[in-house]
Amino acid sequence: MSWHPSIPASWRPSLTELECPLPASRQVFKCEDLMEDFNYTPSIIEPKWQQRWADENAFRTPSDPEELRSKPKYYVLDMFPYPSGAGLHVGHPEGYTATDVIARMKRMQGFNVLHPMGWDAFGLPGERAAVREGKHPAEIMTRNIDNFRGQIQRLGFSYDWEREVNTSSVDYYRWTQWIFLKLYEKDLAYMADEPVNWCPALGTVLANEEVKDGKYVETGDVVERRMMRQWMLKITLYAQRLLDDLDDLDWPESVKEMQRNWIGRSRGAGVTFAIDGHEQDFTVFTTRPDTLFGATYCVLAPEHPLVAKITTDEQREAVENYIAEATNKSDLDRTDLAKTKSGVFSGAFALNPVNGQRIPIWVADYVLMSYGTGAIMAVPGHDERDHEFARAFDLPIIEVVSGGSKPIEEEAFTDCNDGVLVNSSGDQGLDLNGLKVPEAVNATIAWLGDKELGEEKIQYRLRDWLFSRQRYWGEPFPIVHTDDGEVVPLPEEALPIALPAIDQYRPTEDGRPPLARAGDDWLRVTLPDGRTGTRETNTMPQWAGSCWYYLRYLDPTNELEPWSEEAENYWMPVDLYVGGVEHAVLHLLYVRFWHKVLFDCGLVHTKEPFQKLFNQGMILAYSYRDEGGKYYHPDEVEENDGGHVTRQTGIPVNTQIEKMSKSKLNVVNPDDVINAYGADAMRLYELFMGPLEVQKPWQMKGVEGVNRFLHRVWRLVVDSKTGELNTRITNDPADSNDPLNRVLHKTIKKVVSDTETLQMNTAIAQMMIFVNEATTAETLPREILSAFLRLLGPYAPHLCEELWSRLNGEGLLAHASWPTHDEALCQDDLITIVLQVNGKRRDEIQVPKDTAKEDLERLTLDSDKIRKYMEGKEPRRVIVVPGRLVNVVV
RNA sequence: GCCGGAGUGGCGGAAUGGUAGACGCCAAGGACUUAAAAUCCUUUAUCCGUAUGGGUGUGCGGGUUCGAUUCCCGCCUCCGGCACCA
Repeated sequence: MSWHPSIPASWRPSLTELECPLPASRQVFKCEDLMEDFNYTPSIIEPKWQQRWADENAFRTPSDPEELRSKPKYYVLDMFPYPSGAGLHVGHPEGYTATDVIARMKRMQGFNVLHPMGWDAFGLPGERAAVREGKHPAEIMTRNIDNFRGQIQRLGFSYDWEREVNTSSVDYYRWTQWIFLKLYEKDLAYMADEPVNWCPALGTVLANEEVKDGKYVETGDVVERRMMRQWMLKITLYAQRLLDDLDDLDWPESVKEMQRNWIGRSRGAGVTFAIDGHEQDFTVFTTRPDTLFGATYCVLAPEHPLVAKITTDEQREAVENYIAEATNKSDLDRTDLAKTKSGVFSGAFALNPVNGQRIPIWVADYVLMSYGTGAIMAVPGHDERDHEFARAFDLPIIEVVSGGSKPIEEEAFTDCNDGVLVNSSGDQGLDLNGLKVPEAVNATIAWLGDKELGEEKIQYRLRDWLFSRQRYWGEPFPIVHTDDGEVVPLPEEALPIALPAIDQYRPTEDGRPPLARAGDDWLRVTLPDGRTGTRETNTMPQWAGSCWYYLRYLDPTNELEPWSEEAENYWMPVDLYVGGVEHAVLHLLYVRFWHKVLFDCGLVHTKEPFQKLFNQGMILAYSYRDEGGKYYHPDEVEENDGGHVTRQTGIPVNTQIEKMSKSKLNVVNPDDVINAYGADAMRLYELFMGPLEVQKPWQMKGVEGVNRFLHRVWRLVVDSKTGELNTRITNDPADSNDPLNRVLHKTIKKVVSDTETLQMNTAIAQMMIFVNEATTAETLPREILSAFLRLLGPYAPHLCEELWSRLNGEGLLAHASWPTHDEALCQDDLITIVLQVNGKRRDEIQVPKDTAKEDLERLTLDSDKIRKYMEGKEPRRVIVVPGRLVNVVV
């Protein structure tokens, strides 16, 4: 184990602590082994209070109907982790600490609080670890979960562990299968031959959302296109609702915007083009129907079914070669923007519906089969891509919207607000000349409708969700393929379909998914109607389990239904959902889709699952790298004349702030921090670092700062020489003239409002101000300390429970009532008024808080300094801001 | 390229139209100590000045206002997302 150089040796844990294999909550400390003193010792009090909370079941969520009715509810949820082998990093507890503070405060404020934790335990990494270690994925996950749970429990979070869920347990995934049956019943799940993202390295297909730049986003493995028969979910049917309902959510604007972009709604028109000399026609989608007079050619995607039919004999060879070339290209090549446009003429001509003009039909891979109709009308004058293509192949460019800054041959004019239509009338009766673009769009759509040549069309970028994977470690589908060729859902009574034991987790030699290895005992099924068939061998993607876990927490042990109606009615929606921004699109879009389906089934009563969403920012760390790019562990580096050098060899190293990673040697392990400073310091620092939502670097020195603060809090209550209560503590009631009492009430006010809005860094700063004040106060009324401990309790629960019990005796602080502030005590009697001349601060005066405006004005003009700066001039205007300042304008 | 977000001391950050730099870190000085750690106290944006004091200062340039870190316009830089989506 290595230590950050800033951790003093005296704070590093003893060997016995480190070697103890049990989680901290189970560790037994022998007091006589430890130095006899009365200082704050987190290693003793933290396990002690964790044990007390567990013994008393302090954070059990009420489920008795009577108890539920008696109080309002608050559901605060963390994005549950994927329990990886690497264990917790300091980024996890950041969000967990914030939600725990909220949960503890709400509980003390008299809410019934649901604050659960669980595990997103299906998925690829577990399966790969299983292959690597020759163990069952369930065994790997159990081990990882135990590790995660132990680490999380050391931080003293107030989760109700009786409600823990695990997506890979049969009790859980039987209901994931059950929800799939609902999707199937509603005709939202279907099998289709689709061009899918096949990842050869992983041996599975991936959803569109999991692929970026032709690579799997998680591993960077290259993905290729393949036609395969796969399960799809009709998320596109919900596109508009997924878009509309974003408006009412209290979510970060950036996340809403990312979802809107992903759904990608465009309004435009479908326009039908006849093909010269053919019976058939084709439809294009365009957002700019106003530019129809500028269409000088059309383009079909290479995969478009019409290509083979319309290609002329002269062009056939060239077209076939081009298609073969395009098909072989990876998505990475096809979407590479740097490459020049390619394409080939099909030999056929389309007829422009607005003027009957013959325009050539080209085949080019810059048109994608997967968007719109796979065919476009090309308007090189007003679309950059068409412009580039027209220039490359010498096709005509016509200006139909005037207003561009350069000649149309040089640059496409794409602005669609101020341009005015020109060259846009034809013998078919449409005349757009003189109209602005938006008017022209509407006029064209209306005209196309009249002539039955087209209509308004809303197009979404969102595509149906590819929902099957060729993996072992996922939910089996409750589906049978009968021998007579039908796809049949199994009845509810057949659930759960448990994963069979198999000997290897690879696909079979002939390329079928791993479940095909299960053997006929599992694979072959006789249906109630007597027909026989084979089970579906694909499994569901990892996203499935996380699409409804927040509902299972409501009623986690229900064996008859996924959740009860009463529980759903009481607890939903989730009041606060906290997690990383990396889930802004995938997880959050999928969950919202499932929730809406469940809503349509009458199984949930809210349109949206998560009323308020908060993304915590990533925690970064300093890393040290020499000229040659070699990284050094912070332990090996020391400061030198403002720079950093290696401790041993004195090589200068550059300091940078980066994402934590093993290869950069800058990972901070939460266990090390807890061992050195305790869980309360860890919790407090995670929140004190800065605003919760921003990226910020971990600085071990900052932990020392909050650690010092906690020691000061301890000494307010405990005399560290005797172990008795601080002799300054009195039983006198809090006096309204006591300045400390005023600071307390200001602190209560600020802690409440800042905690509600998750501005916990400033809440902690205010509590530090209180402690600074209390440290120098002559007397410490018990009543004031008691209120302060309740404020700090949600942030540093172990320390505060200990001090609470010493100060007040019986009863848990976690169950104490929340203090309220007296507004009158938050206002100072004497306030400072700043005096300005022409907006510059020149003097200040102390006045009673309710001094009248006129008096303030008079006092200002009487001030020597102010008179000096007025230079004998008459005041032109005097602005008085009550309680703040007076500004004299001369 | 498009869409979001951000730019404040040596560092993390505070202030959302009204005293810029709360709180913490670092640093310096002092008290306590045989000594060190811990603790406590003081100083700590910057420039001129011994000082009273004064000037400058929230990425850059402009604007609105009695008053702008905060609002508006233009630019620069960084971070995140999307990207041949017709």
